[in-house]
Amino acid sequence: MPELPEVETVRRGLEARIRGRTIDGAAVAANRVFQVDPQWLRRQIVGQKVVALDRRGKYLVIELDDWYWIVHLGMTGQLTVKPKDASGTVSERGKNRSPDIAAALDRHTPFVVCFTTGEVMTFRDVRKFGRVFLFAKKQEALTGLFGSLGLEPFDSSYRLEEFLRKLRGRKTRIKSMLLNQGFVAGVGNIYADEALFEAGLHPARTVRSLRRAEKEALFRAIPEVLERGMLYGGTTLRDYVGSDGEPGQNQNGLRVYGRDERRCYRCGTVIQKMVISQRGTHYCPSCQPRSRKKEKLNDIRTSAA
DNA sequence: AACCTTCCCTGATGGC
DNA sequence: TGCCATCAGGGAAGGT
Repeated sequence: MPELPEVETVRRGLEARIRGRTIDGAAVAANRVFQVDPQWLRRQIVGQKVVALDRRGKYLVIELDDWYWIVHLGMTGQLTVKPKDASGTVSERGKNRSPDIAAALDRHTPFVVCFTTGEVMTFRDVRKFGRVFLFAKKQEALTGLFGSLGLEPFDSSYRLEEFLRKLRGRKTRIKSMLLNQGFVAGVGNIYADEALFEAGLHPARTVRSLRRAEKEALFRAIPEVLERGMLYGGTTLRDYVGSDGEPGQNQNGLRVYGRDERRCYRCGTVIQKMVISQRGTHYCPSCQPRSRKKEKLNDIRTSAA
């Protein structure tokens, strides 16, 4: 599922492929992913240049001359760019190529865009959990969409004091907290489990049961597992692909997610699976003890090893 | 306000 | 072979 590392991988890929390019034509199909009228969106983006590519949490921001074009990949969204044809045909300026690309639309493909330089960008989303927005730059509409998002893990604003402040007074379980985008933006089910493993915390622990050192460990673990995800080009379990259409490799580096019934790489204990917030939650019962008593025993074992 | 549950959506999978 | 139930989950909406 596209979480921060997957979205960031797509962002970087798009930066290399379409930044500075001008949209020559676009084709759109009615689809619930559109949060604005798709035909209106098409009219606004054609002729616009891609000025920059940004990301906030799991949202991808394609900055055009006059618009913020925002795409959330949801569960199965794929935003890919094909380089210009080997034939090297580049459209003449002003010639709208959308009739050519309209053929690529189908019930899982809400839009296709071509650039004056010949690249073709396609958005496909089988489960339709993705979202597409278009906001005029002049308005401050981004505040509405991003206003409730939490800390950005690789921003200078990601500071321990803020992290602790957001945890203050919370009574929910730490796994649920991590899934809340208002806490740390961009963490989803996979990296939540991975971060909790890295920090040695049982996912069912309540926020208020955590001691300061444990919160600090989590604060450090989050960027660590996200960074590893990006290093391997994201995690592909089924649908995720980068902007080049290629899957990521981080699924091979996961410590607990999807590894239930298998042995922990660190201690050999069998990884368990439970459900928290209606999400599959994977953990090592030995490395991530629920009680302090077990935790102490674990510390002794670790220091003895 | 915080927290939890339900729902959306469809392909893959397993049981019979 | 085919049919049906179940599962996966990000985030909005609705309820407590």
